[in-house]
Amino acid sequence: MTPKKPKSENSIVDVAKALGISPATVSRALNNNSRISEATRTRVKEKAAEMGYRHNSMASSLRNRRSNTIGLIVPRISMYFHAFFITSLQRQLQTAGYNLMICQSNDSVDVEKELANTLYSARVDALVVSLALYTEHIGHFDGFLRQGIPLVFYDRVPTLRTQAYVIKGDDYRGGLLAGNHLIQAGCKRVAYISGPLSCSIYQERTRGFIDSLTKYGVPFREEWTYYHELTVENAWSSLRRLFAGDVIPDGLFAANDTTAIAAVAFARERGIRIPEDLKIIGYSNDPRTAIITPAITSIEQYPNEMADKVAETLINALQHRGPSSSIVVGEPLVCPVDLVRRMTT
Amino acid sequence: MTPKKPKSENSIVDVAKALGISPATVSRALNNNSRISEATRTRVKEKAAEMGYRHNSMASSLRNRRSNTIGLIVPRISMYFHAFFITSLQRQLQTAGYNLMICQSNDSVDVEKELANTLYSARVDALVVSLALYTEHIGHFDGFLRQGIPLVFYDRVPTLRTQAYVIKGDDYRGGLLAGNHLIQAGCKRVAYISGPLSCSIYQERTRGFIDSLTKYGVPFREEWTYYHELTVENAWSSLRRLFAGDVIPDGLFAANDTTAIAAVAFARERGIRIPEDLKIIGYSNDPRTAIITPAITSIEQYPNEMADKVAETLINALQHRGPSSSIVVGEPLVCPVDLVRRMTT
DNA sequence: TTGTAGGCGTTATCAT
DNA sequence: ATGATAACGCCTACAA
Repeated sequence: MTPKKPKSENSIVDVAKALGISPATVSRALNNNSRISEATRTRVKEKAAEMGYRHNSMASSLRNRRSNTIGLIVPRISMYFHAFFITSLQRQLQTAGYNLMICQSNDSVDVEKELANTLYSARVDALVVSLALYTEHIGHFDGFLRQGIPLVFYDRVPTLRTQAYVIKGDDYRGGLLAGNHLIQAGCKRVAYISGPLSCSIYQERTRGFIDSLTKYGVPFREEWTYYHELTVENAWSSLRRLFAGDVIPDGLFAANDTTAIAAVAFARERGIRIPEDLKIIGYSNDPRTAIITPAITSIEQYPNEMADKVAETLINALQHRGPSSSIVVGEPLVCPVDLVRRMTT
Repeated sequence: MTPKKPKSENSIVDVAKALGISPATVSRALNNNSRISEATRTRVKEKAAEMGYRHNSMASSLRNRRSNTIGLIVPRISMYFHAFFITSLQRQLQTAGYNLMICQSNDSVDVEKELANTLYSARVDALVVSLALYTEHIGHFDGFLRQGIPLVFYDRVPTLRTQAYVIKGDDYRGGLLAGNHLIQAGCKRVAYISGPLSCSIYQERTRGFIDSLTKYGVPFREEWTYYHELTVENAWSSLRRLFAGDVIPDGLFAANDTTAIAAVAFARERGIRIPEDLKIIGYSNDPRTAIITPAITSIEQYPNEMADKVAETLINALQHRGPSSSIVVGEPLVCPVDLVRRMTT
């Protein structure tokens, strides 16, 4: 492939010339416009194929003022939940004739801002976002709202009120279920490792968890609670501190599965028996929780179902069907979660 | 967000009018063209910001005949290797001013074809592809070659000769290393579960593996070799057959980690001791191989390094630097692999 | 340093 | 059923 400068391609004008008809007719024929004779349509399509003509969506987008592209900003595609969400969303949007432009913020607020601007300039027809870990202000998305471009937040949604669509998991209930389950399994001294409270999902999981403990009269101990990015390294560091004292936890709620997995490894290293000495519950039902020994109890979030809701919302909004959608601005749609019991509880 | 029709936005013409200058000047000022006075540049940028002006990349792309977007077709983003590859590639392209349009073929040849067409119409400046499992003919990418649009295959590359860039892992060596390692660990009766041979990576792994056995005089047994999609279900089905007879394997090379993980689970269920009775080696060094018990020996493919090479190739090709690139058309670039020894061997 | 003008390829509108 | 025309917003010779 020698680097040659982009040879100008055949356009509909060229096809039109070759056939001795007008570009408008060619355009209509290719777009299956009804007011064109079957004969012409066939003739045009054949000629176009013969000439290697390809539709130019840049020109088409400019003319139509719509790109048929939807932007997606996600913290990281390597997170199980998001990978599955994306796959499902992409399939549905593809079917509806939209392309999905997938971008990763890498959990950086700055990158998120840049991406928002880029996608705005790219004139995406809609934007779907799951926020970075420390995003609190969402002013970088205001342009979309001002222009009436559909904006959908999912999973990690803004904590402030917004005029965008909001589709989230029932993280409060997830936290509640986790707490209830640990207590019902007999835990008296429960620890908690959470993500930062700047992030909606951890706020809610924490609320639910605390409410559960309160309901059962089990103390929520500040000194056994950690809020930090949920990496393996941070998990080990917190676990070491948790198990450094005389009194040690007999239950742990890890707000993500990476942390729960680290906890299982930690317990093994320390000779802490699971579930006898320590019960562990994670969050997201990452496939890894099922293959590790012992398999980890976790909270399922149904990424595919959430993708369904997001797709439905998008397509409704883009087709201006408006109120027929089940999701409306200002009222978050909350998707169910379930506890999946395995061997750590 | 009430569905309102897209309000027409301010263009450079509007900004120009507001300032009483020509659109050309505005365009140049915004693009930091050198031949514009500092004063004007500042005035223009301020006014543009004030008016909420946003660059329209559709118009710009049409005019410039380049989209600054690079297309990517990948079998599935949920595969560890690809997720890491993408993250790394995206970061580098972003830095270089390109957007990445990530698409999944879902291992379907038909979807792959559709995506190729869509991305062609979208006028991506370059295309990066890892092929679907059963893609043998690659004619659907010919348009890119004809138009001189840089085309890069990576990982799962065409088995036929092509004029595109080819960047692949050293799968032959991976297969060789796997075979050598099993034999050196004492295996006499080795089984093999591979992906379909339509796919370059499995072809090569198989070749390497067979060459290793041959070198050591260990028989390669057709009846202990399976070629199929490497899913959990298929793995179990093959494993059951492998261990149904009187003589059973003492070593298994699984051509991906999902299969190796399934084998560990299978062995546990059957009470087969690992590594005493059965040694297992996987492929890709998926993080899951490290957390499972026993941790699985695997072949590391260095997705980030491969992404580096792909990014370098792309940027070179896009900037017409031509021959200064270390990667040239017609000669596949082969990236190193390494064996990571763990507890299953 | 700035302005003028034409065109990138497509499609909607208005005419025939 | 088809054609002529203009416009989407931007950029860049070329002119001043």
